[in-house]
Amino acid sequence: MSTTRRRRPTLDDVAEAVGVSRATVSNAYNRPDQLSAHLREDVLRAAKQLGYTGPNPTARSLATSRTGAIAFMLDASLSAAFSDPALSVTLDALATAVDPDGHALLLLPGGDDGGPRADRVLAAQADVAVAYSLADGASALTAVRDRGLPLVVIDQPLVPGAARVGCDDRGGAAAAARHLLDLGHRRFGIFSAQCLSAPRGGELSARNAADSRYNDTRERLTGYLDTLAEAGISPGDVPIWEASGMSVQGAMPSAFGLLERDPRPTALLCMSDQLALAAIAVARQLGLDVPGQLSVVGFDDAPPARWSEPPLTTVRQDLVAKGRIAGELALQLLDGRRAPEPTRLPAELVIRATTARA
Amino acid sequence: MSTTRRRRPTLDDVAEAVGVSRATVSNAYNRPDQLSAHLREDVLRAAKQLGYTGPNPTARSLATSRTGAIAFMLDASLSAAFSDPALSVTLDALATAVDPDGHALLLLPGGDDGGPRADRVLAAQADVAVAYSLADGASALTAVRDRGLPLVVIDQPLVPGAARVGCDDRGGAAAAARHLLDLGHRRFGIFSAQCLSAPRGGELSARNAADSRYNDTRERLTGYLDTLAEAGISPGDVPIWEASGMSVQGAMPSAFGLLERDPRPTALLCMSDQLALAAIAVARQLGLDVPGQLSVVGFDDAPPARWSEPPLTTVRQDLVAKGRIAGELALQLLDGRRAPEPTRLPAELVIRATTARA
DNA sequence: CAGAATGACTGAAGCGCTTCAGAATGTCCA
DNA sequence: TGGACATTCTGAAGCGCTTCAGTCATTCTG
Repeated sequence: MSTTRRRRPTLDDVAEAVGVSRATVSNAYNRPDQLSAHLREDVLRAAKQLGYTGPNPTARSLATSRTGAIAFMLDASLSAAFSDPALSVTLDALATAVDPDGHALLLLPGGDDGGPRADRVLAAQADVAVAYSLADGASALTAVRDRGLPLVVIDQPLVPGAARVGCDDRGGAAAAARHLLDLGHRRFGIFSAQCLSAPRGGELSARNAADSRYNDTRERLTGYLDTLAEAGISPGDVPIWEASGMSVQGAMPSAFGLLERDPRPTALLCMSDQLALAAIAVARQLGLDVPGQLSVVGFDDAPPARWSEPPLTTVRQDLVAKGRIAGELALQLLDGRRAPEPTRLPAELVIRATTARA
Repeated sequence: MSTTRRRRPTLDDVAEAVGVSRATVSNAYNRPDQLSAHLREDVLRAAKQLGYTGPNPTARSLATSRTGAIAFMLDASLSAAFSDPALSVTLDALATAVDPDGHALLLLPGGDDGGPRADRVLAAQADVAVAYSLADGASALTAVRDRGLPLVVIDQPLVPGAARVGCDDRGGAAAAARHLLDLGHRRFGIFSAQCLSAPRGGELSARNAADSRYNDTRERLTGYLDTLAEAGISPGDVPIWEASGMSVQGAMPSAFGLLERDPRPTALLCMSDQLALAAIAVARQLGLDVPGQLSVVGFDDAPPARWSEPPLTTVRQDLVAKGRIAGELALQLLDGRRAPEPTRLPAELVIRATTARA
């Protein structure tokens, strides 16, 4: 129709074509009750004919100061983050919760300091930020505050003004430890999530582990060690190994280290299901029977826990609820409401087939 | 300092505070060479003092007509999509490729027609769209075209004007089938990815399967069936089952159906590693030895294939390269360059331990 | 039938930034 | 010493849209 590659039509073009004001065209899209149905049809028809696909999202955002996006901040690269199925479940629940309001997710992968780079956060087009288990002191958190963005944190210490959802990491960990104690185990090993130690992977002193910049790691560790201590097992006698990666494959090297210690632990407390599965895979390679010679407990109860071989004893947390609540909190903050009291979801032990008597 | 909750400072506020023009402050952030180092420092100091965190991303986008985001469109919900590890790997490679240019990823999950809803696409703040294995005819694709957004498609039929990267699905599938034929198998089963049939999951006629709206599904199917046909096995004699879900857990019910057929196939051609793992899990439950009584071949060679028990024979495609190339293509299109010729990555059989003589 | 109420549309002021064509000043070399 | 050039900064025109206070008819109401 047109002679050459023209610029995209704007609202003004449509207004001119129909012979109405720009405000009317805007209303045709945003407030149908503000004009007659007849005129609205004319407008929409003209728009279609001109190839106008609706208000430019960026211009609309500027005028409304709403982008319609939620920034989701991760502590690591996408492949690292998504190698944990718990994230997929949580993220999907969050997306589902905010979808009816038309919010999209802007993914901000982590850099080197346990969160996305500050400049990425400052440049992100989002109305609200959700932090998923970032390290304490990650610069992304400062950037969010400086920008004045509402913030929801998941599994992190409470930030002033932010909304929070998390689970009872400490209680869940304690339950796992108690279960193994009840089965008569006395030689334990703890397979820890990453702590941002350097170099990563390998044995950790209890002190280093307690200084982890990740809140959930600290909490779970405390739950394990306190419970063992109550049973007379000194923290110094419990080897703690930091995972070399959070995927099954990535964690296997460090699982080897933990299982080749002498004396070998008879029971492993793992800070995620993936770590537990890695430990089981390594045990198999070493010819160890699970749970005959080694008991293993995971954490999260993500989908793979149920169909692993053998099915994994683990600490269940409601990942769907966690994501959904985070999404609802984000919407509330967007609505201008204040952050409610933090939500702490329960964590309960699910006994399957990877634990047995010592 | 200020008496009340003030509006956020703008570039003008900083300009006024320093006593320079707005353009100068803008230059301080975007073109440091346009002003003296001394003045620039003054500006930045004043900005910090006022709590100005840099140019408002939305306003900047409007002025530059660049959002700095890439829309990543999926055919399904996030949890469904991410239950396939191949996606994580590809997405991460893409993110890594575009990260140096500061691009973020806007995730658009799928709705009901094999892609994101059109209105979500029209409202998305992104400069370029990447379609990851959407169904043919998904309305999201039309929306992208109408908006005039540059498009990169992954594993899909070529769209005019779009850039494309994919793998040799047909050749890879053919290699898998040939391998099993060479091992002497004659009774096959095909475990297919979803085809958007209704109801989903269960046996599919060859004709229905060939009509799948997913390009990679069609290609792989053709690769399997043509190769078997060359060996004298009629397509009509090969049961095709559509997976009830793409995660291991989700696919297990339909795997049951496929493995309980009489006569039972001795070899399974699976359109993804996850489907293969689901089939193996079900075989185990049925007391079938893999590969003793059942040979299984996957597709993708995603990370879990390597450490599954037993390690999975599968068709390897370079997922990292796929993601990286998609990212590079996106950047090229952003740069105004034309879409180059489509890239077809090789797919080669990796023989591990889930296949054996019939 | 005057006045109030309703419905349909418009004018214009922003939203906060980038950018480009100058203006103003200073520097350099012939 | 005077014109050519750099260097540094500014004015103003957008980018495309939303929204609010009106304006102008038309329809109720008592």
